[in-house]
Amino acid sequence: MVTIEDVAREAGVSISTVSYALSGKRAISEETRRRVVAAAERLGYMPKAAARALAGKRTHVIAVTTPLHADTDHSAHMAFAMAVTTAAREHDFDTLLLVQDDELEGMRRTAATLLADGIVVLDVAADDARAELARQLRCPVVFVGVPTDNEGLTCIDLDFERATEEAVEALRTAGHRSLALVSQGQDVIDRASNYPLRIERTFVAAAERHGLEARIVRPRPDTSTGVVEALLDEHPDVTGLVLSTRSEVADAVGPALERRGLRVPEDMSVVAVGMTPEPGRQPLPFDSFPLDPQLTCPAAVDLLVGIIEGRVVPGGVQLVPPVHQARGSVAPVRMRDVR
Amino acid sequence: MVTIEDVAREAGVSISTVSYALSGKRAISEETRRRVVAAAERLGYMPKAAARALAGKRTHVIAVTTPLHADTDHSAHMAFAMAVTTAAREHDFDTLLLVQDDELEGMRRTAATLLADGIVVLDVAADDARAELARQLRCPVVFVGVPTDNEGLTCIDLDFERATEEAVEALRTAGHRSLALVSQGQDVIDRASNYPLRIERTFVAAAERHGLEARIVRPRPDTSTGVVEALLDEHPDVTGLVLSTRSEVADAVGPALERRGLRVPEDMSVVAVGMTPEPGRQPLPFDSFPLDPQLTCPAAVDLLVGIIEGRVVPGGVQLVPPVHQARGSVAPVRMRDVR
DNA sequence: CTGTTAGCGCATTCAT
DNA sequence: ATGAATGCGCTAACAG
Repeated sequence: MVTIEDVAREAGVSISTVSYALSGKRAISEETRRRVVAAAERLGYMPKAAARALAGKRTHVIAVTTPLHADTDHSAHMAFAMAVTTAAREHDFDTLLLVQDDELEGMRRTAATLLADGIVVLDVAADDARAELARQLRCPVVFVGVPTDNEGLTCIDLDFERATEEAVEALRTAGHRSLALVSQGQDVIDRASNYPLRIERTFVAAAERHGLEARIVRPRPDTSTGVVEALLDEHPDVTGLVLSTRSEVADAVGPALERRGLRVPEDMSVVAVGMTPEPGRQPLPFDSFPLDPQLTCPAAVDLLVGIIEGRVVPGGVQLVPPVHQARGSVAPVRMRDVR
Repeated sequence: MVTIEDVAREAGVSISTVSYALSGKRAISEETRRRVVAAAERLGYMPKAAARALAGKRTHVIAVTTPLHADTDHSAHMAFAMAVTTAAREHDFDTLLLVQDDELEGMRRTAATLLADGIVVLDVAADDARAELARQLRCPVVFVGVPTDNEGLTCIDLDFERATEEAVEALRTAGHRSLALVSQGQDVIDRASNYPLRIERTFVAAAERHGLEARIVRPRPDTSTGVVEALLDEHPDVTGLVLSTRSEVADAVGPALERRGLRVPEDMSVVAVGMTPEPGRQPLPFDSFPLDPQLTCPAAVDLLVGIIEGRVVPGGVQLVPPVHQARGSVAPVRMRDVR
């Protein structure tokens, strides 16, 4: 195992010179720096993480907590965890995965043992126990998502309200007067991240403000299809659909419409809001304001690293503006539908 | 920050006594042990990871590598990563996530910096560069999956051959004489883990051995449905289906059959092989020999920890016997089909 | 610009 | 059964 001392000897300098030459934390003559780097390279030297952490009081590791309910969608979680990991590497940080049943214990442990320099909290629920815990820990914590009680916390999230409003606005502008929101199942609404609820509320409010008819349907936990069918049976006048639901349900929308002879966008305009694209699967063929991990996770890591390094003051909620991905699924309402 | 010294003082003993009392690595009188534990509890003491690792030459961390191709299925990957993480915690290990573009660099780095005590390699390809790397590293490595060149490596995987054979056998026993395997797309066959290929080969061999007709269809990358339709168009005599494909494709099988008026199992028997159940989604309504992370990951971690602790000798390929999950999707072939 | 040195917090070896 | 002392490999403060 090659240590800093080996490098120092090889380069003919002191170990502190090696340390500084490699970390760049103080000025070193170009000449010796080259020698040190060359020696390190030659010996294949890399500072041992534990020694570095002990002496430097920084582990260069961030932890990620993701609660995993039985019915949780792994795909989206992985996408977020990966986005964090990738972003962390940009800052030369590694990522520790905390996915035990008791997220709280994991967070406590990492903080107490100084396993990580900071924690990113994913899949935040409206009433998330990790919020209170984060306030108690000495450790920097950034939430990707906004708990209801976010006093004193640092949070970052997509601006779902704005995304929903823009979706409604897109449909309204196209002349649609009767809209429906395909939302999450009751179970998700009840306990998961609070954004589905925020979307529902915003949807209703926006529609009302513009004098549009608005309906909300929530698929039952066990059925992926059927929701849209039932909706169209009851309300054949609906011409604009907003999708913010499980991917299986969203996948079933196209076929369901097709089965009724309804084409998108001629007979039905569709916009997705807050749906996470799944790598490896075909993207939804609808206009979308996606909940893309890339929108929030890199920013969350930037924030966290900033706090760790003392460059950034913790606290505050940051909402990231939604991005519109057009896919041609919104068209002007047809005349005969307007009557 | 409370250190071991604080605990020693509080308990009125030396720091080595505290260390031993807490680690149990040498005999301590019950009396003092209690005092130490009480003191530690009172002060909320937890040994700092970095100090522990530096002095003890063990980080209590294992790293997990998962390559992430663009078309990779995140859901399954997450399930595996989580299974490893959960299993690791049972051994008091934490998990570091390595998911950079260059898995190799990540592995090298963790080994060189002693970031982790060992590495679990997931989503192993037939021709996996990590195999060669693993042989070079000093660091214990366990593969969940079997690279073609596994000389000197420690691998553990589901016994896909046996799973496939049992699937064919189940169909054969029920009287089916014309089978089809719905496999992966060409792209996956070409580069991903080698098990799809192993399944295909075993399928053909098993069918041949029993004098059954066997066909293989591979969905194209972009279509989820359509494969089964095409299959049934061309070969209406098929009465037994083996599924080992993307979950979207598998999901499309039921509806496709239904559309043709074919019922499961009356008109068509179906068995899934090597498909990973997705938590949060509805399980396939078919008999299955699943590729469940729980079958391999905990065992892989056990192995790895064993190697780390010197209890287990590295090397060798372990195949885990498949588990049959019955769901009533296999029935005796109907007479009129046999003719 | 470079070298010397004092810990970082703990596991462990050697005494007792 | 317990304590004292050593050092893991590195960073950073201090001294030139």
